[in-house]
Amino acid sequence: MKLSTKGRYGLKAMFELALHHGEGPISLKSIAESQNVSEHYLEQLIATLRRSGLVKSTRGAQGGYMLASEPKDITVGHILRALEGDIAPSQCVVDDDNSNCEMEELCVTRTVWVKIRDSINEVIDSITLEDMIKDSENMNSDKGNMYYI
Amino acid sequence: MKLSTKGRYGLKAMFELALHHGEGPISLKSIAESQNVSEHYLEQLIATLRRSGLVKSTRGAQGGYMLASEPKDITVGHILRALEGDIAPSQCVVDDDNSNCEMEELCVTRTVWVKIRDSINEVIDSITLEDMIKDSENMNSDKGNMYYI
DNA sequence: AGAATTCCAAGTAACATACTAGGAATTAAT
DNA sequence: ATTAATTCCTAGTATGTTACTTGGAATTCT
Repeated sequence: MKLSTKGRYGLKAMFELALHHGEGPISLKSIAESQNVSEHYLEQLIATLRRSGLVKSTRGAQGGYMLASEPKDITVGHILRALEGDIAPSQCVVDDDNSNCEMEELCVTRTVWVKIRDSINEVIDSITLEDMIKDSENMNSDKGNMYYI
Repeated sequence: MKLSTKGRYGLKAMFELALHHGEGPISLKSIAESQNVSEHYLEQLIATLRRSGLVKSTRGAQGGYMLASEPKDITVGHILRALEGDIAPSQCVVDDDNSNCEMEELCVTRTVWVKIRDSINEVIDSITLEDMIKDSENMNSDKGNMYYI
């Protein structure tokens, strides 16, 4: 039940872009360095995010990536779905599933998967990048308090 | 973010045992047949459930498996954790994690994983096998209505 | 004694993940 | 114009995990 590195690196990268939103394009290199992950691998993840319309790019020297919309309009759900596909604990509760389990309507375990799926989606659709930025500001000020009080 | 077949087959098997709770031991063969999965593979999953104390076994002819406690006292969470380990979207939010991410206290993405983890656990810890039996009775009676009204 | 079962330990094919490698295309700065 | 910095694209690959299979020993009921 783990997310892959796609979702984990990808959300971190998007948060990084959100932190620098409005400052022009940010290079892949700087994102990869700040996260300490392979540039080439991260490139593939950002390519996916770009194709999903969450990120836009500028090519050439001084180019880079930036969010395609405001941090308040991008949710964790958008990001994770772009990178990992629909988030669900079992294929039989993926929305566009066509693997037709014929017992669907009578399957009790399926109702368990539905409840898990819905609760995950509720969480990830309710958190925006803007929320994450606010959270990080609070975390930092708390940390400050720990040192200075 | 999918569960493996361990969790999926395993919960189904436990539900099967719950349906026949009080009727004495149920053979692996009959469970495997009713689910249409490999007997030998299911055996390994049930062995895990037995070692976790959720199932008890009787060896020899006419032997089989039965729940170690009442359906009302066994939750989906107990079963999934036995088979899949702690349920979490990322290793850094597994309780007994000792892979010490040094940024833990300042990491905003981690707070996202915590929220996902908690919401999943809330769901799976709140559903018992007894709940599932009740649900299945309701489903069947609904189905009945569909045919006969 | 024999049949029905659980218990146990290994092996394995197929697939997915998490990358790496190499280079073409584009653009800013000089 | 050239160069350096960057994105874009395609393909390959090592490693690990999953989902089993195989084979047989041990136990118990009939």
